[in-house]
Amino acid sequence: MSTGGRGVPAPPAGPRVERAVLIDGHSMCYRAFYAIRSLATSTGKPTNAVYGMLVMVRRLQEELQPDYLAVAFDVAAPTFRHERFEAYKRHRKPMPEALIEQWPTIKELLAAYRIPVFEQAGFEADDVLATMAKQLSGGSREVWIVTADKDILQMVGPSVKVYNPQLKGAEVMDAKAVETKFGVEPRRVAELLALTGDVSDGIPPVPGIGPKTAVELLQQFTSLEQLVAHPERIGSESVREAVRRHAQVILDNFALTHLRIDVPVVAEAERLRVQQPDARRLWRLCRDLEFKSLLKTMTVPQEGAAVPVILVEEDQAWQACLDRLRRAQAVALTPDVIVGDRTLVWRGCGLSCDGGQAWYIAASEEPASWLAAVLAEASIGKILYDAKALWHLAAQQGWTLAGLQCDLRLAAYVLNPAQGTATLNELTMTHLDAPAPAAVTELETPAARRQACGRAAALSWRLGRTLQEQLREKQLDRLYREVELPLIEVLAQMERRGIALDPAALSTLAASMRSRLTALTRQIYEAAGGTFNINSPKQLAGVLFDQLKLPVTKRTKTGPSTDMDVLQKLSDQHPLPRLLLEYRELSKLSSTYVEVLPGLLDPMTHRLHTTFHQSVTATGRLSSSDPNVQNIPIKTDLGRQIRQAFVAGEPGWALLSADYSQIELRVLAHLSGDERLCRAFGQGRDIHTFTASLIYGVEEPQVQPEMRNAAKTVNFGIVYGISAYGLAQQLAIPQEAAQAFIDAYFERYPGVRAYRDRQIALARREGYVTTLLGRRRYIPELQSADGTLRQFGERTAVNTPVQGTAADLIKLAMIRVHRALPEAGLAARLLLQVHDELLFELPDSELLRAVPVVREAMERALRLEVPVVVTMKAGQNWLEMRGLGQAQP
DNA sequence: CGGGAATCTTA
DNA sequence: GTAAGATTCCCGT
Repeated sequence: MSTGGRGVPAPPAGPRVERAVLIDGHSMCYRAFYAIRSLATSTGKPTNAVYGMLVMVRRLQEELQPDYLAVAFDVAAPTFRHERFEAYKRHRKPMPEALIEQWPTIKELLAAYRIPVFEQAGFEADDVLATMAKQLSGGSREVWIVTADKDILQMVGPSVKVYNPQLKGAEVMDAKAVETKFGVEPRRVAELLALTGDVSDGIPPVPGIGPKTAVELLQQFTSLEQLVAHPERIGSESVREAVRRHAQVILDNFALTHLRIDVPVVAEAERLRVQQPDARRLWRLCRDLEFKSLLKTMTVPQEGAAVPVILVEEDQAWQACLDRLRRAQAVALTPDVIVGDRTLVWRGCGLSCDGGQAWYIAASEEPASWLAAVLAEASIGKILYDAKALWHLAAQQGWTLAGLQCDLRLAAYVLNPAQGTATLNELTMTHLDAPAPAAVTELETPAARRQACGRAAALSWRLGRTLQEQLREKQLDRLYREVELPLIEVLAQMERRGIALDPAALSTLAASMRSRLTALTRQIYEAAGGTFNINSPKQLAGVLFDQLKLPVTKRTKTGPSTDMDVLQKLSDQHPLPRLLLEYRELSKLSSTYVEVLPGLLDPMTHRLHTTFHQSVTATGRLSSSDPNVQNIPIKTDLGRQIRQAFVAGEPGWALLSADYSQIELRVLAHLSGDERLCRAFGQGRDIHTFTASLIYGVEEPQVQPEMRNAAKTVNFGIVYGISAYGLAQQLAIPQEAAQAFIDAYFERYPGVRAYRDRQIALARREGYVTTLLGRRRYIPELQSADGTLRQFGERTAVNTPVQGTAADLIKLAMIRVHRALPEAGLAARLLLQVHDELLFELPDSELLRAVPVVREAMERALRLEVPVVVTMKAGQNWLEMRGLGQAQP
């Protein structure tokens, strides 16, 4: 290695000079901690200092190409400086908790890099560095000390330099640089700092002595002892007085700035010699710290990559596979299928019983009955990634799937819902020390594909073990086994069944909407004085605010906003905004629902088959897509018409809708235990009217509709984690007025206020909040340095338990009702879930019998401190429904 | 063609 | 102020 290749000026020519780099760990960690304001894992553990240290180590390796490397740290114990000076303690702020936490990880990082760490009780990193520099420098070795600290400059000499990494480049201080910058030679820097003070290091300045005077004094006197012993020799009267008066400060300062080179450490060069990092340890560390971009640049440790995959092709292999399966506690299966447009081809299946070896069973070789029998056998526990997908595949083949032990995707979701859906690839990367399974693509040879599929089965088996263990550790396994796993089949059946759509109803609607849109387009161009793309917010803003000079009331990130709020405000100033509002409503409804839904009908079943997602939302709710059946319009008359097209699928059948009444507020009442709120629900009151009477201070009969509406908005706001800003926005009132509403609310519902404060404190302390069933959401935002993000975290801490508990409740209800209906001998079946509503299809003749079954299953899914009330309606379609049962007028 | 932003639909 | 998904435009690849 030639020194000339280094990224810094080469030392003088001559015999090869080896370079020892000594890092001030304390200084560098502090710097990283404050430079990178926030970096944390998905569960909120701070990682900024570790990351900064990692980047620094890599950079120093690159730039300085050291032959020797070490890091020195302070030890938490008091140093000789503390013992000597009380004031020293007081100047130094305690280390932030978020930095202390990272200390062990930083040590682990250095261990992975095989960089030795030096520290000595009673001494600071500075002293350790000074001592080490003394021991290592000289001969054919130079020492570079890496720090932002000024004290250490006193060690600079012919073979000692100080390297201060800056944002861009670095400041390299040799003896000449020190003299230029400070006006004294390096060995006198400690004296200089004693005279001028060093605020960043807690060294008090000496009144009356500035940098210039200090340099002059050091030129005149050979030492500080000389200076304080003979102040009479000082020319300037004021400086003379300053030295006399503050002699003790000067000497005390010197004791602080003067570094010790007699620390009992032994920096033996060979121990410091740079080694190859422990790649595996480093990789794991980066993985656990979620340094994703860094991970991509690293090679994955190959251990565990090789999985023997046996192709089951002849009788002997069959026999071995079967034998193994009989003894297995659980089997991981990875289906190998080609999913085409409405076609599906089984190519085979990967299978593993122990995570060590795997089989690949080609469909051509496999008697279908064999795999079908394995899938149907409940006593063979299955480990799968996306069990619902396999359930659908099985159903398509006429097979059944039983004995589901673990759905890896779901397990990972329950462990950390805020992460959303994890791919098998990601799970392998995150939880196993193995490279991710290769993507199974069409381009691969059959042999490679079979290998990949088998390997995925083995990795799945290993993942099953570790994820289930983690679920138990976090006490999430009941939620997982008793709610999420049983729900899979309920959802699968809902998806497979689909919901009937009346295309005729939609085409009528479509025709009238199209003609109305054409007319509106013409009117809009007329009012605007020219044509433009109405669907382009940018072009629309140009028309409204540049051409027509209408006032801008709201901005987006990229320009003036043209949203509904804005258009409504502008609608009395110009005819265009009103036209735009109608255009927007129509084009939304038509392009999202009316024109699209008929095309999504399954040609075989003539029904609409949504996909419910069980591992997407951060709160535990379901989501729905392709199409989304959870946002079918209801709020406007026109939009509501679309619901007419959702119909009962057979003659003599009807739709039944069952709706939890005010479920989130009831959950809030239960979780908070607020006495007044609980009592109100217990007495069956209209909660918005009740709240209005409380915050306006009038009797319930005196509550006007506007008052009830405002109270309704406040009630919703509370559940969302309310802010004065948000409520003001929603109610279009000043923020002060909104704050008054909030204050009045909490005044009347003190239990709710206490609950809110409790949740926020809990989330801060534990890093997460939980629902009634223990579902956990980490809120790393609360650790952020960004105040806005932290406030978001606070709202999340309030909202998630409420929304999530309601989600827990309806999931339980779905499982119960799914079992209860057939048990009651009913053909009624669940079709859709819309967060607080379940939609069923059933024969008209069953209506009266089904209602109490559904009600019981839903209302008693969880026992709350307040009544859980379900309202039910039935009809031929999702629009025209009549109320049923006790809760209806 | 993919991704982000804006907008709008729901609970 | 919470939680989602779909459509459209528009910019970059």
